[in-house]
Amino acid sequence: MPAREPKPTINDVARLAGVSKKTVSRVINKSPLLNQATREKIQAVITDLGYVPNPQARALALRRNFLIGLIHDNPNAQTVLTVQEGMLDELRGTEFALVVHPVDRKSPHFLADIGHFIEQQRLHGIYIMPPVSENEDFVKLCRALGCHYVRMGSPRMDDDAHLVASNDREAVREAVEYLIGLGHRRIAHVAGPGGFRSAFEREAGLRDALAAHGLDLPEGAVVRGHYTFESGHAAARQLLKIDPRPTAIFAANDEMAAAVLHAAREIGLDVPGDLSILGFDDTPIAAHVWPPLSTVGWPIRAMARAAALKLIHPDTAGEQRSFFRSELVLRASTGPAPA
Amino acid sequence: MPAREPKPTINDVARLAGVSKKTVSRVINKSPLLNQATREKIQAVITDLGYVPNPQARALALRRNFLIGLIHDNPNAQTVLTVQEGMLDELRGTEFALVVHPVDRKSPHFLADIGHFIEQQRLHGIYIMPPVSENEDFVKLCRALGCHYVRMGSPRMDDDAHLVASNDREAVREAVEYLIGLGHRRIAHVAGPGGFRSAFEREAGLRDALAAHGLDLPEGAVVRGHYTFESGHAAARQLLKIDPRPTAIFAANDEMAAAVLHAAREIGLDVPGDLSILGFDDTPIAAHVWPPLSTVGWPIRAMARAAALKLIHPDTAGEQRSFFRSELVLRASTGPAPA
DNA sequence: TTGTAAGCGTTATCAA
DNA sequence: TTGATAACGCTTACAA
Repeated sequence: MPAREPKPTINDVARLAGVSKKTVSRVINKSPLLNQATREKIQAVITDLGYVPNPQARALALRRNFLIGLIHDNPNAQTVLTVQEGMLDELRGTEFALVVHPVDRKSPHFLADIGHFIEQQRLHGIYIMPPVSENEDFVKLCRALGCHYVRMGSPRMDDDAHLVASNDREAVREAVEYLIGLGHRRIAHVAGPGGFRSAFEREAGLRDALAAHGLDLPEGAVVRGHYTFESGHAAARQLLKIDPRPTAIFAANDEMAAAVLHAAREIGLDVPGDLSILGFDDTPIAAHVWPPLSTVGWPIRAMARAAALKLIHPDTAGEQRSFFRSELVLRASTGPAPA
Repeated sequence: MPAREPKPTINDVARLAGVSKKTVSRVINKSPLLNQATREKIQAVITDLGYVPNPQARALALRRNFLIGLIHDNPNAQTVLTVQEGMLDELRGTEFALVVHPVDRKSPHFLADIGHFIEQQRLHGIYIMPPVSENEDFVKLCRALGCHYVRMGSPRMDDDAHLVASNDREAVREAVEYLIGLGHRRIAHVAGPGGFRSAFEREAGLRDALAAHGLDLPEGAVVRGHYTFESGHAAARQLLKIDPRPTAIFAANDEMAAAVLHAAREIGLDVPGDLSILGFDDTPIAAHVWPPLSTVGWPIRAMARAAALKLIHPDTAGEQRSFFRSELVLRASTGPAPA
């Protein structure tokens, strides 16, 4: 590693521009009360020197830093990565960096670990993905630590400054009503894990739609998975044994929907001829399987962008967009109910 | 947001313990020359106060910071996330944090963007995933910026201090020889994208094995994909039209292998009865599809751990483990060649 | 073994 | 509109 030549500091800029460092600081911070000529002169020196302000020093003087954290304990890699990308859409070009922090919400040290992390890194703010975002103790901890936070979740979970939410329940209801419109009467459900708010909302949307049309969701027609392909596969095998067989299955995420598709193929069912399948998420897997899955699109990337914006500007966080629409994405895994 | 009560500083600790702050600094930095009694007294105050040293201040004084970056432009979410987790295995418990920085290596601003990011955040070090890790200009830039780096790649790409590598070529050769041992003679290949070193190595391993047994890899028996399910699916459809049909297909990653499986099912082939499929990566998808895929396990998590260690301790980076074994993981998608 | 003084690169205060 | 001076919380000389 070659010795790194010392980086130019604010002092170098000040000296070369023949001004005080406070004045240089003013151009860095875009202070309005500054002679235009002075500003340009300094800017020229900055460009010339390739000067970049040291964020650690700024952090120290401002008593805040420029790190935004992403807290998650999410089984789905694609979802987590999409969220990271969404946040970076907004963070790029600012002086903020994104630090990631997966956690194990089942660990007994969960709260202590994460508190230590926030304290130690003096995070400016964090975006919390479900299901961690549903943990009220954790949110309390953030408040106590004075760490800005935004939760990803459902409406009314928190105030607008601390929430980005999507209307999953309604979106699922509409999607299922579409299935009902296609003639489906026996619709089964591969549900998400117990304790996940997201799982609850999606199931509730299904029940809403069925109830609105006087349809039933019998006892055995709901089997719970863990949002993984494997668990979805097991659930689907069980559901497909029901007699009379369901003509449609709604799975609480795409990965499990892909598993349903698989299970259907295994017993020689045609999709959507014999069985319609509806997923949730609109992750790449939905488009990749054959036939491509109809699914409810969950705008997590836009939500992540919004969350980043709230974290960058906590003062106006409450005024920024908090609600997003999930919507049916029609592909080829849904069709008329078999006669 | 409640006003955050000011965090205790080194001065508070010093005052309460009745020592100078330099002495407190000594216990923070585990200096050996310190009276045991003094140390304990100070430690008690630290614990009592819940004091955590401010990393920004340390960064400023030490002229280094505690951020380690992950640079990638990788199409596979699971791979990226596993790498993040591997790095965090080592970073957790240290004062380092992981900042993520996906890039677009095709962008004309690629080098400028990433250079600016490293400069601005004053990163301590970065771990570079393929295919970005193969970009020599970028590595040159890191050196010029005095930023420690470790590349994920293949043997002999760099010296031990800056590399973690796996023996993919040999591992593939061995896996393919296993297939040959099962009687397969017509083995086709869904290759990775051109320009990816990883794709090259995997294909080379296949060619090595075939050559060693006097077998041929005809022109049309290699179709290139982009490591995505979709591209793998298209490639597989093409390969399965070859007459006489291949009895085995090796795909350069699991996602494409899963797509081959799918394509096979579509035309009613039994796997592994009519067609054996071999993947690469050993990501969860390999275990989740049916039948579960035989694949070459790529120890990316262990590699990421090793890379993190090298970055945390750059002085001894060259002495730490740099080489990892990829190995055949046998599941159910491979079997004897059809008669 | 411990303490003093100076400095890391920035910003806030307050005066000019 | 600018600048001098004192922070910010820590570490490194160098002394004691």
